[in-house]
Amino acid sequence: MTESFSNLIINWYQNHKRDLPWRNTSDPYKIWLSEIILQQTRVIQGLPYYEKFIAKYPNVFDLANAPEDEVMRLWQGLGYYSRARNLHACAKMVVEQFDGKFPNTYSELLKLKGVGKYTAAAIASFAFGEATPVVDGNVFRVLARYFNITDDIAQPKTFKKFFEVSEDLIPEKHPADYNQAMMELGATVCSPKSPNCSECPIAEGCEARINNIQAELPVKKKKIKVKRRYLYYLIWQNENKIAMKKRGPQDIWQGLFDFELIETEKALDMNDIISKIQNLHQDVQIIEISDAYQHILSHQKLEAVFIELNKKTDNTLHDNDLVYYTQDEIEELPKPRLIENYLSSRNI
DNA sequence: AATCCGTGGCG
DNA sequence: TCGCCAAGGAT
Repeated sequence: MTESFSNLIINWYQNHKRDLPWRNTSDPYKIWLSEIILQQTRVIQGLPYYEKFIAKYPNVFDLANAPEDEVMRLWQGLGYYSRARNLHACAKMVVEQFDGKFPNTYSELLKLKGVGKYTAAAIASFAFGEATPVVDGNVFRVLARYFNITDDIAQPKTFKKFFEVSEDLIPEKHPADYNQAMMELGATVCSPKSPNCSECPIAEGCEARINNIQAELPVKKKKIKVKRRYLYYLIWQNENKIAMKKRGPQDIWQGLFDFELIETEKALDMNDIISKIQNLHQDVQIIEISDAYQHILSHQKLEAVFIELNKKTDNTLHDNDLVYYTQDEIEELPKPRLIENYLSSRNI
């Protein structure tokens, strides 16, 4: 039974797999890079970033030797920026501790920064042929439906159950193809909404399809709570330069650049904003106030207003972390999408 | 264990 | 408009 399961999906995979650049290599560096990029990210979104990184950093030494801001800038727009910081740190680890060669086992790969259970299994199987199963969102969905497993996948302990089920399914002979096949099936056929069961190689034995309960599986109880935040950006200008600030830890966009920020939990009207600014800074000249920009994140809904201003008599910055940059310099800084959107709308 | 971290697409 | 989801990991 388990043999036919893995045989069926591997055979299906051979005939239906997409031609993706990281599938035409056994270079651990390229496989690792692709897996970091693809964490919580669709192939269609990550593909151009993979191409950019490979072109700029053909091997792990090139990446390790790059400045961190340059790596962050190349990652700009992809989100979850801790991945980029860990990517860089990991490249340095591999160069300094392992002479530029990636570890070749699941347990050793797990020690690398930014490499968790999924990514370690992916690299171990794809690059080194180790028979360790990947358990990602696709695998949760395919197995939950096929075996009608109703455990809550939002609970960390459920991972162990799916990992053990997978260990019984993964063939020692073709672990890489099995892992790829499970994810490809989940990504292209066994989709979250309205799965394409007519094209599924394992539809016959699938309990969810037999009982027509595909939409109820996998079970995920945790709901996302959205927090609203209101951002009022103060944009100091001095001749052709603009003051920007690198964002610190424990919040969104760590390591990226934005402007001086006044944040509130409730929306302010125009007069509130102006009086708030005038309380903080005497001697201020407001040049322009933008419309509100809506910016949706996974767990947050942001509303941002951009306020361009000058000091009437003195352009010294009160905040040591604020630095004036020219337009050319700003283009090279890594910035959140929200800031990028504002800057591009402003330059017209 | 529960929460946080982006951006984009879909129904 | 809104909730959900995507080749997860760190804390």
